[in-house]
Order: sequence, then C-alpha cells, then structure tokens
Amino acid sequence: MEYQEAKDKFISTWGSLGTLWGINKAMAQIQALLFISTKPLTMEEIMEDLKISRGNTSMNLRQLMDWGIVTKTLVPGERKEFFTTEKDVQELSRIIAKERSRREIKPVIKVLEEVSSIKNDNSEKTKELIKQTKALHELTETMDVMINKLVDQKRNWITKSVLKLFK
Amino acid sequence: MEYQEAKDKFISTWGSLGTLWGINKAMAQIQALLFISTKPLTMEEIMEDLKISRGNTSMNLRQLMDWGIVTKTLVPGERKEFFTTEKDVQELSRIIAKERSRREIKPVIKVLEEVSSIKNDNSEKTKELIKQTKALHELTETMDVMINKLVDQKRNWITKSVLKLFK
DNA sequence: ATAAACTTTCAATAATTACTGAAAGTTCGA
DNA sequence: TCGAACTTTCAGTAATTATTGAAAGTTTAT
Repeated sequence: MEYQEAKDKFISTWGSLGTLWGINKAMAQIQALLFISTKPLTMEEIMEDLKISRGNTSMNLRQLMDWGIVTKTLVPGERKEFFTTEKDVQELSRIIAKERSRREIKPVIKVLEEVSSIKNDNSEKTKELIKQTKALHELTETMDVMINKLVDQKRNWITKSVLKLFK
Repeated sequence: MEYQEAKDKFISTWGSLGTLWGINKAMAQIQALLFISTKPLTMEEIMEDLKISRGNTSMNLRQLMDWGIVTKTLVPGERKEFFTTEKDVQELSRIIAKERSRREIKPVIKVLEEVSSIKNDNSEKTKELIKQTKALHELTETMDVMINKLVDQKRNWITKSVLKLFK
C-alpha cells in the first residue's frame, strides 16, 4: 500500500467512524487530515485535499475548535489562518471523553434523575418505572464518575488503568 | 410529574440518545418501552404505544434481537409473539459493550493496523502517517482489551472496577 | 479610508437515513 | 390442505442531516 492509498483509507475510515459517534463525516475527516499532517494547514489546503466546500470547512473547523481538538496557529508573516490538531493520542482521548461526558452523559443523568423521582402511587407500572430508571441512573452516574476519574489521571492514564485493573 | 409524562420523557430521551450512539430512534424507543414494561409486549402493543408502523416495529425488533438485547417470549396459549428486553442494567451494558467492540472497534483496529504498516519510504509525511496511526492503533487496542476484560467480570463489574481503580 | 485577502453565515439543495403500508411470506390449528 | 392470524419484506415517500456557494462580514496593510 502506497502513501496516498493509506492516507485516503485512514481519512475515510475515521470519517465514517465519526458518523457513528455523533460527529459528522467532514468534521472527523478534517481532524484525521490534520492528525497525520506534518505541518499546520490552511482552510484552502483542507478544502482542496478533502474536496469539500469553503463553508463546510469553516463550520466544521469551528466545531472542532469548540470541542477543543483543533486550534488556530498563527504562522509568522502569513495572513491566513493555520490549523492544527492535538497530536498526542492520550490527550486527544481525554478531551473527547470529557466532552462526551459533558454533552451527552450529563444531560441523560439529569433526565433519569427526574424520571426516577416521580411520586410513587404504588401501582405496578409506576414501581417498575421507578425501579428501572433508578438502576439506570446509578449505572450511568457510576460510569460517568469512572470516566472522569480515569481521564483526570493525565499522563499515561490508559496504561495505568489497565495495570490497576489486572494486577 | 405523573406516570405518563415520566414514561414519555424517558422513552424520548432514550430515543434521542440512541441516535447519538449509532442506533436509530425507533430501536432505542422500543427497548426503552420494554425496559419499563411490567410484562412482555406484542408487536401490536408496541406499535400502538410508540405510534410507529408495523414494518418499522418488525425491523427494529429484529435488530434488537440481533444485538441480543431483546428476546422473543412465548406466552402459553397465545398465538402472537411477545417480546422482552434484558432487565438487568449491568447485563445490558455488558451486552452493549461487547457488541460495540465487535461491530465498531474491531474493524477500526484492523484498518489502523493495515495503514500503519505501509512501507516506510523515509519521507516526512510517510513517517508521520505511520507514527500517528501506530499510536492510534495501540490506544484503540488497549481500550478494546480493557473494555472486554472489564465486561467479562460479569457480576457487579462496574462497582468492582471502580473500587480497583481508586483504592 | 480603501481595497485586497481572507472567513463566516445561511438559504437553497443534495444526500442520507428512517418510516410507511400493502403485498408476500410464514405458521398453526382444524 | 386450507385459511386465519400473524410477521416480514421492500418500493415508495417522508424526515432529517449535511453540503454548497455566493453574499455579507472581518481584518490588515497601505
């Protein structure tokens, strides 16, 4: 496999994975492109490489910056803006985990909390609703805490965690 | 909040969460409905409660069965098929984690492996591609192993894991 | 203050994905 | 073996989501 083929394969796989994870294709592809680039890229270069429009590139770069995954870099003597992504995979996964916790898990926990604390009228169905949503609430909260603790360990958190779990 | 309101809220939240996790709304809603139901439900009851068509119900029930989350139950003396979902949240999360590993993570690992083992021609960009996809490959594999090990611990795996991590 | 160089916004449109409903298929009891 | 009761399939359609591209906005150098 040659460079170009490998690059395309990586970018498109990452792109379709993105869809599956709640971020759109273009966004994931831009991140992938920056991730394997040897230097900061301009919007022009990105749209050309991925064959996507200016508007699309602009919007998705913004989203990536909102996530904290991509940053603007100023290159001395250059008028245009350059973009880079976090290159360290562990740091990258920490940022993603944190964001997903904040954006997706936390709101669900809130709803589960509300639903599981409705007035118990002692009917079968109310009891079941309370019981099941309570269980889900506890589980979700535990997992969220776990993720956040793990992720706060910074350096080598994944390796460390694995060691702890299986020694 | 009354029963009906709580139920609707739970089902619709679960539904939109589903979208975010790569399963569709109807599928997630059917699972949610079964999850808080006090008894097995027929297709008829499901379509009526969620206001979705017969075809949609049928297809999504099938998918849920493929995931191993929902099972057909035969109720003695009844011609129709009844459906139930796994009611234990820990077991449910184990099934989901396993399936996601198999369906999503494993294929990505494979691609990363391929891409990261292209011939190194010693150009900057090839070196960068190899380096970055290798890092991603290692990370993904470690996480996948971690998830699978965790999940194989069966009983109370989540609580146990948390204890191990923070003692 | 102006204009060139660049970025953002957003209405229109395209692409994707989900849903319907009726026809075809299956199962079961008599 | 037949037909009623039920389930599945799938072409057509609806709903949702992503993308384009051109106009409006911004920044910077002179």
